Amino acid sequence: MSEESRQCHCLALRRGSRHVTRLYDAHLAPLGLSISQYSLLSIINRRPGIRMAELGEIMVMERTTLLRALKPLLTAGWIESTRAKGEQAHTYRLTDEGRRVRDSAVPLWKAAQETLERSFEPERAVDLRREALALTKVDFG
Amino acid sequence: MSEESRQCHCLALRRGSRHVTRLYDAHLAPLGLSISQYSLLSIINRRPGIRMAELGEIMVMERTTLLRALKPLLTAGWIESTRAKGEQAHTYRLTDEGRRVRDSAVPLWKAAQETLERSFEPERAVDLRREALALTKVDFG
DNA sequence: ATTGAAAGTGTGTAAATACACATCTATCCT
DNA sequence: AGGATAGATGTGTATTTACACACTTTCAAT
Repeated sequence: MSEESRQCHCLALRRGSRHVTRLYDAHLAPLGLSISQYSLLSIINRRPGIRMAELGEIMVMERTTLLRALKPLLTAGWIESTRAKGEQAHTYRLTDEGRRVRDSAVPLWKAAQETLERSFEPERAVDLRREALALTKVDFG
Repeated sequence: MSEESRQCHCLALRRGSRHVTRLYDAHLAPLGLSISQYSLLSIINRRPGIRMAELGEIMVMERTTLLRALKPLLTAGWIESTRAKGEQAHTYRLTDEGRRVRDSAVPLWKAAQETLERSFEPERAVDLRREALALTKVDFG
């Protein structure tokens, strides 16, 4: 690897991100869920009535990306969107079925999380998560 | 955000990864390069004659993903692939033009890298990179 | 020589991602 | 009321990513 690429913060994060995504996706695969979908269900579960713009900020995802990521969840009947009279923004919440799916996915998520912590050391994992989250909050201008 | 999603190592890494990807992509955009492509050019530059399998390991990328990621670089004439008689694997190297493109991209990459370090604190950035790289080396089984 | 395993390459399909552009909706100002 | 504006949604297009599957090539063993 070149000096630059070896030192590239971005490449390091992307590699790490791909690596752990594979781990979590593999654990969630039996339910036909990706970690991306699991994250969406979890966030919406915690904040029923959330708007897309907020979801986008939390996920650090483009609005349009989100729009298409939510579509299969809507189609599957796991989430529903409503818009109150006089409101512009749609709001999203889990359906009963969506809650069931998410609940059944939690143990699989937990297994992935524990595998990561066991393999990497719990403290390092927590530190890495904290720093990655902090980085997300940084405004590059 | 739900307790789970707030604590999810994977989501944190993915968010961080998306956030910094935007930063680097924005800096490289004037050259029509993505950080992914820049990384590929840099790695191939450093290790001329590299095989796809090795590239995949370094990038933590699926072979088929890599195959399609390399295609535009081949089309653009920035890299070339050859296969020696009696060898199964193609090997990749930069063309002169590819080297030129990469060289001209280095300052843009550096600007992104420096912006990140300035915004996040150089030490934290380096630590985060080191931990993300270490994580990549972990075998989850 | 044949075949069979291992290594490598390529394609179909689909999801995740984002930018540019267009459209729709609510509200505010006059 | 009518138009301007800001906020929100949706579409076209393209890249990135990966899984499943199929094909090809090399080489070793019989």
